[in-house]
Amino acid sequence: MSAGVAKYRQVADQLKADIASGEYGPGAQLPTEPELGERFGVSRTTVREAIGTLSDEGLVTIEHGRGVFVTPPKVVKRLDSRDRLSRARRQENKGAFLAEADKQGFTPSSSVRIAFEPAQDFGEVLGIDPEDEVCVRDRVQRADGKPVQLAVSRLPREITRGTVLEEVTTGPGGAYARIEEMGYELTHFEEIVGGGMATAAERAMLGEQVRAVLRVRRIAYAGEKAVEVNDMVMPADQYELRYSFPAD
Amino acid sequence: MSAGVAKYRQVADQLKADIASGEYGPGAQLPTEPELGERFGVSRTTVREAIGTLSDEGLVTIEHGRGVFVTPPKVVKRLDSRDRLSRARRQENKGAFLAEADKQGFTPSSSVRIAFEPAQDFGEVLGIDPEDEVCVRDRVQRADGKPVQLAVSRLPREITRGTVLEEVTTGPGGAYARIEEMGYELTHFEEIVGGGMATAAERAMLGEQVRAVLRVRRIAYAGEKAVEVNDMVMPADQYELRYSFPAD
DNA sequence: CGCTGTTACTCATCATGACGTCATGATGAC
DNA sequence: GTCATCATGACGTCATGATGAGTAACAGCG
Repeated sequence: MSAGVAKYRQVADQLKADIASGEYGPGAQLPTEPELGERFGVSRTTVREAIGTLSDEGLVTIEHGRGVFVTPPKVVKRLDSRDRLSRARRQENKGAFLAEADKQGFTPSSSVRIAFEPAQDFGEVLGIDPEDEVCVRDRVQRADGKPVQLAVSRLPREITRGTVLEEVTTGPGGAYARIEEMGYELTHFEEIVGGGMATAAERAMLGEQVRAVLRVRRIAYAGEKAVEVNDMVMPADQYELRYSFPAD
Repeated sequence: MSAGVAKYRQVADQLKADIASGEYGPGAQLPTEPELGERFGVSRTTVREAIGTLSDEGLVTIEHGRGVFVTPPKVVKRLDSRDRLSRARRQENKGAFLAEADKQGFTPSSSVRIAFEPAQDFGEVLGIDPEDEVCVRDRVQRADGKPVQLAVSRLPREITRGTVLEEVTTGPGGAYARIEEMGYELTHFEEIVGGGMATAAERAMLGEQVRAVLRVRRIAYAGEKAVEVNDMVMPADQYELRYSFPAD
């Protein structure tokens, strides 16, 4: 080979170039591992290492027993948090996820699991005692049937007790609309964005091919009081989060 | 071995358990690859695969020529974008990165590469012709000598021409302070947050052990005019980005 | 027609062996 | 004392070869 570059890297780079050039289009199957070894004059070990790096980078998807395929470009969901959570949206009778589905044109669905637990560590952020109960709304949100987001909301039980917030369906406008009807006028949101590798459990929910995820914690405030903490997990390559803020 | 579980996974799980139990504490060196192969009765190939998964998950850090070490818990850098980019901070003579270093108590350093190119795709976001030149400020920012962030700023050449913005050192208050002195009063910022796996090039800059990264594009506006687009890449597990916005 | 077993082809796992590159400490020349 | 050199041992790369497991197409049977 050429310079002092590792062969598997040269192979990976060549395959990358071939994909970029359209030699292998979206969804196309790459030659088999032995074929690639033949073409590049390297062993199957080396080919697998090269393909492994491409898979890590999300460029290709490996399917056991079928082959290696060029990953089709993801439909990126652009979330403008401020617009999405606006009161106007709520008054259109849409929750945040439904509003987004409407805007981006996919069919939304979700499953919800309700539970009640002591607040524990979440007591601090919610400003309640760790022993106090919270209502946990654990949901899986799907676009056209495919899971695209995990979200776990926790609300102080003192707010939700006996309300529709402890039901599976929160009704028109979503949970935030209900909270406001309960007299807690939402004033602002805080979102804390992090990321990392998907855990095994998260991959089981979102799909085994998911690698990097974005983790967003949203805290909804009514004045100084936090009324909800919502921890969301989403595949990193499928989302863009947009924020605006003044310069002063 | 026991069930129909892959050996490398059994080895990985055992090592995970050993780390969790404190058998190997933070920063401790694991036995060498041949030693682990001996202990588990598997080949070095299998040991390497096991260690590779642990490395993927960020549990251990592999250092060429030295050994495999349990990754110490990382210090998370919390970035409150609004505060960090405030005019008050600029008037304290600190750029965004310097302000953060000051706040979090690390020693900052950075290297800068300046270039001039046609705007191309960036013309759209900057509101200029794709043929127009932009000033590209490509920087690597370090905390205590370790690279922690890549940032590539692009500014229309019409703004930067003949100014200190085309120099390596932008002076007190950072680039944004200079832009404002030039008569472009910054009104607001937009940040678009995404994520994914680090590319090979990014790993070469940020460290080979980096897996998931956050990608943030910040656009600085003076009124309706975009004066800078700044693409940043940072290791996902070392950062938390915090945003606040009103509910109405 | 529908189901099933076969079969060929794919990737997954694992062993063995070789050599390259890097980090580190010891050694010895200066 | 300082610094270049070398030996050692760590991980990095690569080849070869074998076996396991998942997929899909198809022939054959009921």
